[in-house]
Amino acid sequence: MLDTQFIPKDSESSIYEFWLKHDLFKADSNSKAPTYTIVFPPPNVTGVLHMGHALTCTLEDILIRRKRMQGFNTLWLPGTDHAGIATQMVVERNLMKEEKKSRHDLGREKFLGKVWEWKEKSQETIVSQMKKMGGSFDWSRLAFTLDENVSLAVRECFLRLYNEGLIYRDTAIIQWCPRCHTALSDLEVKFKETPGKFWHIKYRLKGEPSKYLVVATTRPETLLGDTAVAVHPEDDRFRDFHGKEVMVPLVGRAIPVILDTYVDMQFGTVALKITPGHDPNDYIVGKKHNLPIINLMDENAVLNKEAGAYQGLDRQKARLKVLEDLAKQELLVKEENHNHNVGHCDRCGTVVEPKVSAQWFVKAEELAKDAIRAVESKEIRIVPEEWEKTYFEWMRNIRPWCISRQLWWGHRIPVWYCQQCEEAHVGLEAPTVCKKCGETKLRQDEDVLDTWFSSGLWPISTLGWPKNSQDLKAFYPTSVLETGFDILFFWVARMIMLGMKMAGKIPFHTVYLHPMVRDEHGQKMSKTKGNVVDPLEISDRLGTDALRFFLSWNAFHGRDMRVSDEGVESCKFFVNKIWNASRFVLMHFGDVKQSNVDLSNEVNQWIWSRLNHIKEEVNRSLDQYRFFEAAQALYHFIWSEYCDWFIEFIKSKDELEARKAAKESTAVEVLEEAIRLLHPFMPFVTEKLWQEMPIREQSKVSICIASYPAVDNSKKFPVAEERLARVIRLIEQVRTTRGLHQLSPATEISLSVSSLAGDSLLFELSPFKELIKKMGKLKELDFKTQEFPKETHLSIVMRDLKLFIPKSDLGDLTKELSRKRKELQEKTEALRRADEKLRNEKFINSAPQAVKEGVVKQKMDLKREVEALEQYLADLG
RNA sequence: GGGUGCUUAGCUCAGUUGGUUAGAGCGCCUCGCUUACACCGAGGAGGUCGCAGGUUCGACCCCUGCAGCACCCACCA
Repeated sequence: MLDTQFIPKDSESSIYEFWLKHDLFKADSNSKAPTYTIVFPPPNVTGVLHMGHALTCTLEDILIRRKRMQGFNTLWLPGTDHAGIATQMVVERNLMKEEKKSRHDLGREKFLGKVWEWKEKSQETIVSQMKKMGGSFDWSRLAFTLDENVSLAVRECFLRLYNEGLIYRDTAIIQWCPRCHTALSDLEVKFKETPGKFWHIKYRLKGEPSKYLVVATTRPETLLGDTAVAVHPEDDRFRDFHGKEVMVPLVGRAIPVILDTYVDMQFGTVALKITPGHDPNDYIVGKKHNLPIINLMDENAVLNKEAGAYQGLDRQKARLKVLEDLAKQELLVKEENHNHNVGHCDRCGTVVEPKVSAQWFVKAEELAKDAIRAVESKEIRIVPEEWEKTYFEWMRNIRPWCISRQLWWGHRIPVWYCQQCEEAHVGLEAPTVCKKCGETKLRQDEDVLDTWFSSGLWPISTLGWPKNSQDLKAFYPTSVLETGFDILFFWVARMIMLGMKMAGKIPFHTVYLHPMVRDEHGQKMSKTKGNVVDPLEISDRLGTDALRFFLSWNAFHGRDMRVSDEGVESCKFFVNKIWNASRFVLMHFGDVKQSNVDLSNEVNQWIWSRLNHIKEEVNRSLDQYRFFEAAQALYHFIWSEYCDWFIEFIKSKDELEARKAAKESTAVEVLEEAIRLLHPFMPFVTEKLWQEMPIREQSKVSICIASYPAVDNSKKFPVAEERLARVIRLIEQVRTTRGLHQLSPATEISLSVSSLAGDSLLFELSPFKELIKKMGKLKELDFKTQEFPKETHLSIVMRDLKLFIPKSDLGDLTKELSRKRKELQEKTEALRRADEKLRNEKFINSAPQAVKEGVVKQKMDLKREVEALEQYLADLG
């Protein structure tokens, strides 16, 4: 016997233990069964899981559990990501807080020890959270992006790309974070519109100080690094300056005036200062004109000795000082307000500084070609499809990917330089001797690789690549990659590029991009806003099943989804509903242990038929990643059709006793199937209930491996569905009428039903007489072809039936009268439209037969209803 | 500047190739503690589908324009 309530907190962990004990989630690389594989997007080992992870856990678990139940050899591979900058930052911050030390105080070795400690702790937390979410992961394959094999895969990949010339070292202008002390890729810089100033500054002509150019800039401090001033070659205003030199203000250095069409003749002062060391565009112009590059700042973005008198000032202070000095020398013409986009470090928010330095790059445009084709040809399908456009847009304009980072935490770049001759050696292991000069002293590149470089290899590295492992053979390409659209470029695109290049095959057939989780007001969740909803806290309070059901219910194909307490709570009520329905069934049919279905009974036919529809819908929806549709279908079937109608149908004393006596099993079996259908969504409560079901696949130890319900053609009964639909409408009509007359549900009334479409209808209804009587709370019920006078009876027309209720059973009729008048108006209008349509020649010629028939039928129904209503109103009025 | 979405009930959203009277959940209102469930049951109100045109026998759906919102990409100094 079930407890009166399901208490998630008390049951979930023991159910999970039960699954682990029976080793139900382990994939078998030698199995003959078809495989279904999902690689879990590895969470960063920076802390705890948030709602986005909970969503990923839920949706992927739904896919995996269903496939497992369908007999697939499923692999759901869990793992965590070392997350270079992010993790290093967290540990550095902690170190500063707790020991007041920087990472340099500890040194590389010791600091990395600290990070590993942190990683162990964080991974443990994350794993326990993934378990709490009910995730059916294959824990025997738990991976980490710095695992030995992953690391080997990274070096192998680097080597191969290097040998093909797709990885190269170059001195270029890159985005530098002065806080993180590292280069960043373009994707890691977020541009934000920032209010700023536009300063107009005089650059005097060399030798003729009375003549000058005015240059506008938002960053006056960089003028210290100017190596030219550019004007448009066709701009007549500056003819006098062509081929001359101007003096850089404050430093008195002469720089050339160059001509370049890059200058926009409509913008600013139309003379442009060129600072190749600190502006990406200036860098390009500088290269073109062979200008020298002046690097003004150190790694902290503090001005260096190149800045002369300004050495030692940071960017901000230098700007103020420069402006002050310019003003003193009357070189500042004016300043105006100007909003412009300023790049910020994605991780720490610091304003980035363009900086010229030697870095490693991937020729992404080469790798992108195949990756684009794979999506174009639909070999990889992106769901929802709209994202394909975004993918193409980015991929077709992809630029070199800067992969070196000046960090400590990550994959060391597998390049060794000769101490003697600086020759670079790229390889899987450290070389012992320089191949060029024979020197034995070599040092490894100090830098590490961008985290996303190793993440990009994740689907292959976790399966054993570069070794030709059994896992790789069995599970690659994987089936689905499910993640948020925010990392489409960061991660998904790179996996496609690297997976195809390294393994020669696409990494997954489908990319499903889920919406972003927002708070209940649609705001992004953030710690500073304090609107973060913690999935574990919700799960503790309302249950994992409720949270999971809520998340799948809300996984629309839109861009945002909102999480609210109320929403999850209503899902908790649904869990409770199923629990109680099961209690009811077990209470009465707990001893029905054999399948014994009476299919001569139309109520049984109806519920079986409805169940088939739901099976079809759930399976179809999940095939299309329409989680919300599947969840809604199940909710509606279980709550409305099974609980509100089926259980109520069989609840009458005689019916219930008869069913119990005959050990009729429909109630049990339909419920058991519904529970299996629901299992991927709500794993815990369904396991608990399934174990209690008297009829189930006894050979299976858990619902996790019971079969997933599929459509059963022997249990489709369209006729019964139609009849029961009519019965339900009839009962609803009675209840509505009672409600409109403000009668209490307990007030019994009498009803006489006559047919507007022949006696056969009444004949069909007659088996349900007792049912209708009971559910409609009727004291009398007749099926007769008979009219009652308006003085004594209220008549209600519903399609092909006409109902008569004695006025003496009802109270006030005025409301009913006005309602009927309104109804008549509406129906007359609808009838007129239908009529018009049927007379339209073009409609007759071009509309499909089914539509025409539908309209004819509608017209006839309406006509009958309108006539009956008219008569009723005429009688009354 | 370029791109991509969105605008349907008070709120959050469905609405599959144009076709009978546009749906769901939540919220709200009324009535009911009927022995599975008050974490419940029964009923109800509520929408000129952002605006303006167009195509069509027929438009929430297709086309054009407009308005508003969101996001992504892009370093015009």
